[in-house]
Amino acid sequence: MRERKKQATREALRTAALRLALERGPENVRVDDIAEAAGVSPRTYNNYFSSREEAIIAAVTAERGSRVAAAVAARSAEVSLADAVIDAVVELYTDSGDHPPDALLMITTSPALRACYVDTVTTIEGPIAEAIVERRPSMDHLTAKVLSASVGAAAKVALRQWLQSASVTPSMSGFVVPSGSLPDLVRTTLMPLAPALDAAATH
Amino acid sequence: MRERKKQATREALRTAALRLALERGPENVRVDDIAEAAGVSPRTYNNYFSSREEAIIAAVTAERGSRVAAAVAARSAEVSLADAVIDAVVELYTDSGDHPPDALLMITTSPALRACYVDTVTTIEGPIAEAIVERRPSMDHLTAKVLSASVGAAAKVALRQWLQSASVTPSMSGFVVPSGSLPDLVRTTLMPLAPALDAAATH
DNA sequence: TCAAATTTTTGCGCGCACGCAAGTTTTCGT
DNA sequence: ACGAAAACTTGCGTGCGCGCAAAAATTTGA
Repeated sequence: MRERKKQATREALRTAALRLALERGPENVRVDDIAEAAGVSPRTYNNYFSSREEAIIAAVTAERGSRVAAAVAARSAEVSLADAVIDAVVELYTDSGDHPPDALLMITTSPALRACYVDTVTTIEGPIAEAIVERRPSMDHLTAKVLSASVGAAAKVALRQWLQSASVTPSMSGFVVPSGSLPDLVRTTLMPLAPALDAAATH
Repeated sequence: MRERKKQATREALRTAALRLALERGPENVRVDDIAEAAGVSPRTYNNYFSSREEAIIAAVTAERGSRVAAAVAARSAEVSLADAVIDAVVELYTDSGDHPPDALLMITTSPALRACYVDTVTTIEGPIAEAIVERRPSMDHLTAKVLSASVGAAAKVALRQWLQSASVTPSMSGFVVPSGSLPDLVRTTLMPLAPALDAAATH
């Protein structure tokens, strides 16, 4: 019940941050503005988010953790661990959720938001680790952490590559990326980890 | 040649930071102190390091990148890619370099330094990626990045585990870690990635 | 219901990170 | 050797992150 209120203010801060950022542009939003819009003190903002960008990003990536966890769990026990995890992560990046479509554009435009967005991938590692041990209870917890951390790292590589190739968009470039599709890129970066996932799963 | 001077001040800042931190304790060192000790303006400090802890950590981890790269390259072409990379990274953490022995203790003691120390693992990822493509020129660069990022992620897991188990040192604990040896722990966390490394190496 | 205990919010203060626009040094072309 | 160009340093100003301790709100126990 106390927890209710905390999640409420958290959500209030997130949505206020995103709204203001979309209205005025990310550069023209101070944390005082966000705090005021959410009806809390500026100091309280930093009890919930440890940087100015974090709230904005959180508005977009809030339930990432639970979504991957669910996506992994949803995969039939027949498919390999690698396929389950990889497909789940790819799925995460296929549908952009129910957010204002210009939000993503704003993130890719602002360097600070880009950086924060990439860092936020870490969020999914814990849930993935849990989902893995749930699938393979016999697996060492430390190994599960390593695998999920590797998945997160691979996803970060994909994200960075995509963001960079997106920033060099117009006309020519070194065409580093064969495909402009983020989900495809994510799948590509996750593929090399499949042997590790499967090997760990089969003993 | 101009580059000489830059590296000189960089080194001056690093060593000054480490010395002061060891003398007074990390909490009692302001960046102004470090800058003054190195004979530059406080503003210049932030042209070289983007946080107060970074310089201290850099004093200990300065040539990590070149060291792993060399260690990987030193492995005979006969041994598998996985063995080469894993052994190289483990070697990185076996000898602590020629630093004051109390430096590591200070790092493990201060939370801020711990965090920064873990983050610094990222430093080795670029060099490892290059070392990998040098070994397997036919390998896709993106795959190399993914693998090196995974190696970095695994090393971070090891480091976090080690630091945490070290902070709960005295008497009983949930004995999360079987071995108190960091190199052994690193090897343990890297093992699960071996299949991925080898699979990528053999196309 | 009321008071003690726990948790959360808030104000305050300090130091830090960094953009910006000079000022200073180094490099280079002729 | 000299002046233009590029690179590095510095001072300044602003906003931010967070430790700390007091105040406010919430939960708990009787």
